[in-house]
Amino acid sequence: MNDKAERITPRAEDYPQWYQDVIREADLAEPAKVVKGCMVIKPYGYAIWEKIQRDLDARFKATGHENAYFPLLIPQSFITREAEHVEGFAPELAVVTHAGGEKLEEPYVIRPTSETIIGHFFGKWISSWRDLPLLVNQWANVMRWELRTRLFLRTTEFLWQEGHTAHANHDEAKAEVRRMLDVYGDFAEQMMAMPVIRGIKTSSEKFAGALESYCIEAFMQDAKALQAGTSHDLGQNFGKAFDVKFQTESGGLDYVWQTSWGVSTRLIGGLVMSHSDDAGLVLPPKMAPIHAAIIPIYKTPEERTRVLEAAGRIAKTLGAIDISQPGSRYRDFIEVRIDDRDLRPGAKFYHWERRGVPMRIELGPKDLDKGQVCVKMRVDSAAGTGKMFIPEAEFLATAKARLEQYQDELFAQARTRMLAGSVELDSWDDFLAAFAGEGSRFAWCHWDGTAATEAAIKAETKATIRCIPLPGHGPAPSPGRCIKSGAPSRQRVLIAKAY
RNA sequence: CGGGGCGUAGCGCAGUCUGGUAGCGCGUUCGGUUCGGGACCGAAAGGUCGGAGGUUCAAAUCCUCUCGCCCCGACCA
Repeated sequence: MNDKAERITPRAEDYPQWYQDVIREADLAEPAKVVKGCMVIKPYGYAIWEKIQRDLDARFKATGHENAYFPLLIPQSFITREAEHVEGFAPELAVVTHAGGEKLEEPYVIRPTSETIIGHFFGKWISSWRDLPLLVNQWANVMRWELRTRLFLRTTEFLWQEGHTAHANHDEAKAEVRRMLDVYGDFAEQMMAMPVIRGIKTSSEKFAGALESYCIEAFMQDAKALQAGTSHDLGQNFGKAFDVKFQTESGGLDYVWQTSWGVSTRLIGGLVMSHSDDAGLVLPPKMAPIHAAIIPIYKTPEERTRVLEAAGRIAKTLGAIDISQPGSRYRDFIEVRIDDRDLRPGAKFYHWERRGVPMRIELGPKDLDKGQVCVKMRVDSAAGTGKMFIPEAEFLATAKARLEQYQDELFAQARTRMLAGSVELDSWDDFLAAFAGEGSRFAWCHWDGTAATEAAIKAETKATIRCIPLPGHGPAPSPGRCIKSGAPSRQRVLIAKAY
């Protein structure tokens, strides 16, 4: 192993390397190597995914959705039925041509997303307006043969959830699209403490086969944007492609209006880049698999026994404290680990620190004599700064509040960073300066609404229009002139380099 | 698919030019001493040198072929 100073490259030195270092040191995942572009999500990283799943799943159920599962393999002909869909996904498909030792009559593609096969089954299940709305979600893996991969942010295979719904009319479908976008936005902000901009994709960035794509865009510490979730209005495109017709209430016949929406393990990458620092991972308590690590300090066997006994008592009390989200459909308790490994305390401090555990408790003979505990929050904040010596009873009574405060503090900090990285630009020279080299910003600029201008901006700067903000999610609309063409524009759009 | 680089112990590398039968650091295992911010001492385990063929008394090293990986350019949750 290298010197400790080299374990995690400082952000300022090499941001992408820092990102990889944090993931490695926190033991979240590693590149699979033997399978190109794929990763192994290690137990600690998977525990975060499970927290994401548990909370989102409860939110989906609360909005009336049910889970189902569709096949991994999709007949190749399905993909080609929706013109834009084929065009969008064809380059990144993995195809199964042989099975059982024989060449297949019709190859299967490994799902890059499931609109087509779900469309097929919706067609079989829906015949009447009484069958609508149909609201299903699937937790699954998908595969997209990416050219360049990065842990969590873009891998060939990834885990996600895809919601698919069918409705009797466009208004209802549109409402669903917005409802689920808000579910994602609320989850990102409340649970992940990751502020997001909600908006609509431009036509060149929208999902292949959708009428409109909505998204939440998150601000990473290098001022690049991360598309953290999408919600699509599919119109009747897939309904028509898969002949999903129903008899309307008035006796007519119509194609269903569909939506789809998803978030993936990419969220974990967003979590890493929202809060972590040069010492490693930082996790908001609501996403942390472990909330507190107790480090026993002792010299003699007698002290060890005494300290571990006290640690066990404290862990038990903490572990019974309910820290569930108000209104949540499941319970969450403070998760504690007592680190009694045969290592020096300092090594343990670093161990839990780089895993982002929000709270560290040092417990030694001196503390026991004084009836106190030594507490250190992973990131100094209003919830605590530096090593704090707190009477045990007081600590136990305030632990929950400290975690809540810490969660709020991380969100506030992330929002402050996003605001600091956001800027309204009105001159092309300023724009070029903002995106020079590896530079990025959350740049709010006027745009003339044409694909040609959008492409020109991208070609010159690598920055792209991330979204047209929804009301209240960007600068208030006001007329201006396009940053590139000078043509009139009604409102500013979000432009940034993206992951 | 173009341009650049690399395959030697679990990880990071040296050795290759000038052939002589493999070494260093970290990690791992065992024993002991340590323990309020990354401990130390002692012992030990661990390698078909990416693969195949060739030259040679002798190949990690030279030659030929081959496989794989990484980085940079064209797609993307």
